[in-house]
Amino acid sequence: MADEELPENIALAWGLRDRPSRGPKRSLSLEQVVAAGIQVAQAEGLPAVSMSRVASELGVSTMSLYRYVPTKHDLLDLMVDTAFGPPPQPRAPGEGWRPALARWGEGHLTALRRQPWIRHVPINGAPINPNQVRWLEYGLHALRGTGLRATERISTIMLVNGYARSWATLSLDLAEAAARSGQTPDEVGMRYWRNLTVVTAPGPYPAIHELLTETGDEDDDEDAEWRFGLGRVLDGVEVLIESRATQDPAGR
Amino acid sequence: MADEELPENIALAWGLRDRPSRGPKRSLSLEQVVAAGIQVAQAEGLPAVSMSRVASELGVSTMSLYRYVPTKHDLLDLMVDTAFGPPPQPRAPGEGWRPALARWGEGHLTALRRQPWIRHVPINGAPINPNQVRWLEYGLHALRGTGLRATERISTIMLVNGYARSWATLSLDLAEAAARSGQTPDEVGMRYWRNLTVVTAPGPYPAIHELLTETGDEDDDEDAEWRFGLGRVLDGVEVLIESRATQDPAGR
DNA sequence: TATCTTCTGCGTATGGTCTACGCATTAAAG
DNA sequence: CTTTAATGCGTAGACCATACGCAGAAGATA
Repeated sequence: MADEELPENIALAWGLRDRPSRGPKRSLSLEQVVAAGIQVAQAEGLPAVSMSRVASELGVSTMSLYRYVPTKHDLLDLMVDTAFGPPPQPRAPGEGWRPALARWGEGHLTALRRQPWIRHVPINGAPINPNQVRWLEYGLHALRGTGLRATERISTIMLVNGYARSWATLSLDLAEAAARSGQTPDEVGMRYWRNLTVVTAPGPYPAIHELLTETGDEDDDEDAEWRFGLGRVLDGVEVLIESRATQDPAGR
Repeated sequence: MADEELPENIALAWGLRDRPSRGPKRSLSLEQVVAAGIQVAQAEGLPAVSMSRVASELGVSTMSLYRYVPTKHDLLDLMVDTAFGPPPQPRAPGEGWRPALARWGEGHLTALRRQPWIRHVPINGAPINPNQVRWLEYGLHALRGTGLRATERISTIMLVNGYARSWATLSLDLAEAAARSGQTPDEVGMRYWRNLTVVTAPGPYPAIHELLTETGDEDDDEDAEWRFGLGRVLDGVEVLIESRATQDPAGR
């Protein structure tokens, strides 16, 4: 196997570890450690995930964990990859790129909503862990045959990915701030607008005041804003794809 | 002044603090504390910003800082707001929404590039600090008279903001990973593709392999991908604005 | 002027964090 | 049976944020 050359991180995540056959049996598996970390994060939030907390969850000592994971950050990366899980149903044979890519974006949102702590794990670099690679495959697959070039396909899925992540972060932050203060998200939103009104009162902020006086006829649908942004992104992609199709049908 | 009702955070950021006229003179100002924090973050990265590090930078004791700032996170918020600085030149009278909004997005990227540590400060909630509010004003101003509704204007600038932030994060992470390993960003990119090739070799990843075999005719321009994504986003917004203009010229 | 009141800076202490190092034990390989 | 490597873990070091309380400074008040 060509698992040489690979950094320790990656080999670990893909299960390409050599036989540790000489010493005593390990009392745990990497999967158990990762699962315990996820459980703590899910139950008590990411700040509660310390090595000692995870270790006590498993009934072992703190330092034992370092026989399974080189560093805490590697554990977090593995937790994210496992918690994200595999991508949704891939693009069906007759399906267009747009619904497939929309489903991809929704999948990100769903995963982040189900495990809100994921958004607080700092991103290390380009996606290389197993599930991340599967999501990458899905996203690229959705854009096959659209006439977009390689760099354009990558940029497009990064665009959707970034939008889903930033929107999920914003809406979850709001919801958690609400829960923390024992109010509904609507109340927190109202309080924000009121605070904004107070601080912008003395200064020249015409566009903000215009916004504040436009009484929003509250859309009940929680996800209307999400779908709005996603629609704009996909519209922008569609403009490019269609212009390619008409100007240069061969896909270059 | 209507500075009652405002949370401590916000009052502090807007300089709406009451007269502390009774006791001894303070030996520092809030601005000095924030500036010292920024200096440490800029020179040694965000993890180096501890209360004791900032205090020693100022020649005072650790606990003295808590007379200026309620908690460390409030200090970080103030640091971000100060480091971001004011937005760029606002939309000129005859200027269209699109170049103005593009400049807004570029401004985000420039600010994040100049102070890369900003991206590691976790976002607390909706923008309420002075410079953040100025950026908000700018963004909304750029969309005045486009026929977009209030929620649509907000969603649009959140979209551009999220894109700029996520793209800056990704490109800076890559650059820092490169610097850390003493390689050029290109080398790190090559290494990533090679690692991806290795791990995807045994499995079924047709779209990724298609991507990997498409030899990218390397675009020299570093920001080509950034401008690609921004162009798609703005195209998507343009589609909506134009459809509004033709269907409903009155702006709803 | 003398006292009161409030605010300052800071010393101490608590309870946490990650992880480097080394040691005794275990179990498979030769 | 010996060799060898891997395991779990105890100890310790170097940090971290911040709660609490105290001595002293200086404006407000009598």
